Amino acid sequence: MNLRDLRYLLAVAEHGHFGRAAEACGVSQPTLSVQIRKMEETLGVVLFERTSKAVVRTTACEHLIGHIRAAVAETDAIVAVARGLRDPLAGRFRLGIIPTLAPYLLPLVFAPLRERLPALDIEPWEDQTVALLERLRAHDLDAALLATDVDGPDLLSRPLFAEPFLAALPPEHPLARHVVVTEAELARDILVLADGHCLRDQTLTACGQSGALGGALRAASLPTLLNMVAAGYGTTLIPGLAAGAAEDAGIVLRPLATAAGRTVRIAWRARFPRRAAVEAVGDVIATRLRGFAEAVGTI
Amino acid sequence: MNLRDLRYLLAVAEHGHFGRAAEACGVSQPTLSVQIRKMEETLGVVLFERTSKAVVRTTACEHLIGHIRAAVAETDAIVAVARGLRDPLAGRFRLGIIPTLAPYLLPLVFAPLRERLPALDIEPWEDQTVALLERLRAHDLDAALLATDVDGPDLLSRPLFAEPFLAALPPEHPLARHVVVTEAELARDILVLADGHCLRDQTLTACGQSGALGGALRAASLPTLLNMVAAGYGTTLIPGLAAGAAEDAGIVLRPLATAAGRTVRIAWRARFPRRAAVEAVGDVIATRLRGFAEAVGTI
DNA sequence: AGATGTGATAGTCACTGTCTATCGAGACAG
DNA sequence: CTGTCTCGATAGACAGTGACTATCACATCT
Repeated sequence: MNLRDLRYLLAVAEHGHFGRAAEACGVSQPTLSVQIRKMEETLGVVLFERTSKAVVRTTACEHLIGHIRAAVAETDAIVAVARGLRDPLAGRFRLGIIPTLAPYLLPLVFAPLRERLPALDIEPWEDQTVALLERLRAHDLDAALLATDVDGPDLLSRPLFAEPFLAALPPEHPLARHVVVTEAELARDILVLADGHCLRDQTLTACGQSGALGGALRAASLPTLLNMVAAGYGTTLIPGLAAGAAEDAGIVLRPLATAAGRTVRIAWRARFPRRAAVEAVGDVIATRLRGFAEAVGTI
Repeated sequence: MNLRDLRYLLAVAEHGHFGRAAEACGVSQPTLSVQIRKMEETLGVVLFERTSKAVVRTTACEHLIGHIRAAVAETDAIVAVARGLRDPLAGRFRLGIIPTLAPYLLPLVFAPLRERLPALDIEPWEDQTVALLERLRAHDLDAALLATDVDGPDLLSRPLFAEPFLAALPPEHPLARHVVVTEAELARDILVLADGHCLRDQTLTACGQSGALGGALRAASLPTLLNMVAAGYGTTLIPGLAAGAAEDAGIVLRPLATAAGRTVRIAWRARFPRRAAVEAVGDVIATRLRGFAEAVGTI
């Protein structure tokens, strides 16, 4: 059975006239005669009683026509919904973001994203890198904002902007009187985030391996880390976008001698069909953050 | 778009695997690949993200699949309902019956009809001949039980049984002492039904034209006519099936010299597709009334 | 009786859905 | 890291079928 035939049937039922129904369907009258007869044979039921005067539905047809209308309506709905989904820059877009980035980046990019991609319904999902990659591979995310590159050929990524690190110091810290701080100076009493945060590894890499870390004091989140620094527990590196929050917490920030930093990237599955949406989101973020690294350098 | 393709799509969505989905659909794997790709093109939406590991639905597919399931379910319902309607001896059967026949015939045939045609849901409709023919032609009835033949090539009919007339007399009427009554004797003070009843015309034909009729006393129904005869207003002819009712009313019945009577027929539209149902109903009635005319002759 | 209008039928053609055979990309084991 | 296996995509051939035009059969109306 065929959807086209169902439409033919509805047309004949509505017009009560093969010729006019055929015209309405844009086909010839014999086509309708043949197809409807064929349909009657497959269903095993006579659908119309034909006279030269009129074509009248049988009671069997009356019983069926509700389901026929419903079937045609549903397929119309399929096409209509698909038309609405056709735009890759529309619909739900699940975007993972690492915790050391989300609270500082999102306030900056929400407005431009809404302006430039009004039909894209972005659902942020905050989690650590490995969890994001897992969800990305499991199709639970459409893309993710990371500060590391991705592994494996099934994922692709693209750099969006460079985010310099800054030395974060308690106001009374000796280094606070320096204009520029070196990572080696910072390493002495550095604090880091808990396991799993990529910022932790990046901080350790920048400041050299340090078995001397205060093991008990690993902050679970960046705000906590900032509070610990402000309270004089030690120093740390913070990503540039967190500068405002750090200063609000009463922390002194200094540029690093080596201009260390991290690159924020957007990552997605290589086979993800809505790559246009990924690129568009990436474009908006990259544009918004253009020149950010240089601006941080002038702190 | 095609219903077959929708089923293919559901199969792939369910199995997450083109090969197994193809097997489930009874087609080859390339068929599914081609058809689903074609569908994606017509809908303008990518439905599946293919990996060598798995085939995962896109969010667009998730949005569509409800409608797709509904469309397929509705077409399945069409086939299922049609299967139930396929039997011409099942379903609603609207049967018109003339008023001078209905109350006396129906009690006789209801039980055998229900026994022999249990799936046929007979809806009786009582009205005069012309109204029945009108409704029959308007497809408001499937068949009609009449005491006249039908006119026009669009209707067919078949005789079911002969129904002799009987002379109906008040007990004190002079003719009541006769064993057999002639129509001419009866004509003197004959009463007839109101206009529109075929029995009226048949009575008048049998007893000859009579301008001498008591014009004011035209009974609207056969029970009324019987009451009038019983009350001594005059005589009449009654159809044989009404004999029991007439005797209950206290009327004397006598056979007619000429064995006049009428033939009860079943009529239907020539193009009516469920002729088998008409014939079956006719068979049951004819069988039930077999030998009835002879039995009436022995009153 | 001829004209008109209706659905049914016949014959032809092009499209398309399906098949088999094969390719190319990944995944996995030795 | 290379051979092997699995999976989906592709190519080419073929059959089925839906659509067309032309025509018929039948009924109605003038």
